[in-house]
Amino acid sequence: MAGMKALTKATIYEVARRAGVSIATVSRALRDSELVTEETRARVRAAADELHFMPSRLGRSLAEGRHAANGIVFPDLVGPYYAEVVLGYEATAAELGSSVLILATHGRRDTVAAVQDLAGRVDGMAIMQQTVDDGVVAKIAAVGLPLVLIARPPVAGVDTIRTRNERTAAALADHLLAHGHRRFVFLGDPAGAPDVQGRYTGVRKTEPTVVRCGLDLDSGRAAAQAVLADPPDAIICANDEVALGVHLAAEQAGLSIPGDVAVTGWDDLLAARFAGLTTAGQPMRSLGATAARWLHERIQDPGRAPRRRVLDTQLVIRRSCGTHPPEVRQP
Amino acid sequence: MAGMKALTKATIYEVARRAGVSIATVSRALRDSELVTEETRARVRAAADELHFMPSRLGRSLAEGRHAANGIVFPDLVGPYYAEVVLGYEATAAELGSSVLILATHGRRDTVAAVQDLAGRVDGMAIMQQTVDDGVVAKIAAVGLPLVLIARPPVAGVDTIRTRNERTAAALADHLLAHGHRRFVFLGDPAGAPDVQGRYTGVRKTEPTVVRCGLDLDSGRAAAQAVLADPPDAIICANDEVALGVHLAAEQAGLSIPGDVAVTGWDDLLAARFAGLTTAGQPMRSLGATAARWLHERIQDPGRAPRRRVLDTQLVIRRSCGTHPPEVRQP
DNA sequence: CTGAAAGCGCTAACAT
DNA sequence: ATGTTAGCGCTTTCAG
Repeated sequence: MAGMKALTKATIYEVARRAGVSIATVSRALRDSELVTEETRARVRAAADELHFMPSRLGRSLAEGRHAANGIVFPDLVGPYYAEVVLGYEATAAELGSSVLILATHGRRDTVAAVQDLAGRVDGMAIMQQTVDDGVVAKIAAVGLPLVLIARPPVAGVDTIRTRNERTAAALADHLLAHGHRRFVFLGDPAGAPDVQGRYTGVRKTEPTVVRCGLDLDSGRAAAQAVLADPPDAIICANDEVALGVHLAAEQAGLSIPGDVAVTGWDDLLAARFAGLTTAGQPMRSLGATAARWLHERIQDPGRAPRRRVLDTQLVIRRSCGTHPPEVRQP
Repeated sequence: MAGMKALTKATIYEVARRAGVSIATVSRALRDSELVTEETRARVRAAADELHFMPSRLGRSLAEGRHAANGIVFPDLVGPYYAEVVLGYEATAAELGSSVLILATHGRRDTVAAVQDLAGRVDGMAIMQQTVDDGVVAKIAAVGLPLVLIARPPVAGVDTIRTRNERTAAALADHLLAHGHRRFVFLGDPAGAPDVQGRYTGVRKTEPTVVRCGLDLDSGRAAAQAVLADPPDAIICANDEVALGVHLAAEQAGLSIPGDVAVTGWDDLLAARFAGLTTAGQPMRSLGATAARWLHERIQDPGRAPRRRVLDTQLVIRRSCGTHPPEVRQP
């Protein structure tokens, strides 16, 4: 029996006393400094183990003047899209030695307060989409907190990384027109998320009727029910979830896709593949990873010039956009 | 012109000087203490704004003796499963006033160190599945750090929350047997994740041939290619991703589901719906939410008795398990 | 209602 | 190689 288990967290002082050394030595020994004898290190380690010592990151961070943690703010985690971005971010941040704090703003009343609290806990943060408005972004940037924006219009002096919407959407429009479709509906809100704006702009040449709807499956399904009463040739959806909702509504209405109506989405979710949905793939993982890397670089060198990048997206043609001759690939 | 913008982070001292008060008053004013005149509060607020003051959570946490942050450790974020759990966790934690730190262990070499670092940053943490072994869990629990285990066998004295696998899997087995299937293959690793173990145990009555494979789409597809050379009546997959991989392999092999072979999954991912996959739904969101709530309660009252709970899962019968008479529901 | 001062747990000079 | 000591930024008695 080596005594009772510690019921309270031990500090570096207890360890020092137990090992018969100073706190400085404990600090050094535990962080593998070269300035400690192997023998001392062993004694310190033993003492630390016996006391179940677990250093507090608070003390360390305060002393070092850095959190060794980054944050990421996103609207929500529903839908694989955000999860992928966050994962890419986490993986890269971890590799670069930072913990990551997440903040989902969806359904939160006090977003601004939450974001500011987060700002006080990290060395830098990534902000996705319109989770906070430009004023807040500017304010945070003004204190000198490194920032990187994801899928959001640039703000002066702040790094921004996005994916290509407009050009790929235009290619999608061309493809649909080539199918012979003429009457189009755009399902989504062109005045909403910037990504959606870009997609809308890209397909504008099809002169679609706009039907506003949210970006989730149920919104898509509900909106589709009305649209399908008098089906257009093709329904261009703001994202895959909406398009999948349309699938569900079409099925219920006894309409076949693409026989009675063509449908397209955006994101190339896993489900899109099984629904045979024509869509556009985004490099979501890279989006997060790049954000984490840029943030790291900016933290290292706050003075560097702001960067902007647009990652490429790719059209994925499946069967929902119309019948293809057999030689066309249908992955 | 009110002077140059602060290029460096302001501290409470600068604010105090500027407002002509003490740091104690600044602290009180900014946190809406009752002990401050409205007039003083206004002066402090103004000074803070002018300096772009953003309080450091480090100082506060150190002084208060709490992080106001919780952690969650999970293997990965691929597949909607983990994302949903994390989202449920974050939402509830935020509601209860805690920030959340995430740690994905997948592909990390120094998992133990990462988890211990995390332990030093939070008031408590949730640990999913076998991300760290029991020894580490016990060690962390020993320091008195509140813990809750998710989808993992209980450890003495630690709260645990899981979902029902065995019983629902048994029901699935019954359903498959009722279809008349006789030759079964189980695709997954019964010696792997505890969840998979439970599912295997539940379907054991079908006397399946076990074919080990990972839990992702590609593993499932690869494993299926071999299995489909001589198709059994039904392939019971450890999760939906594997099952979807089987779908892909079957399609490529020119086999129809369920005509040539029946297939089942587990998780009821969005894609499962569109693939017509028979599966079992898990309350992933609740899993995370409950973990966050329990953690909060344990932090409040470290002495309370450990709890265990098993959340229910539900069979979702679709068409992949075999042809049903029309009156059977096929959602 | 406000201020002075003592920490919170740790790191990093600076001594020795 | 090890110890002393001064902070890091904030909250919180304790006085006034």
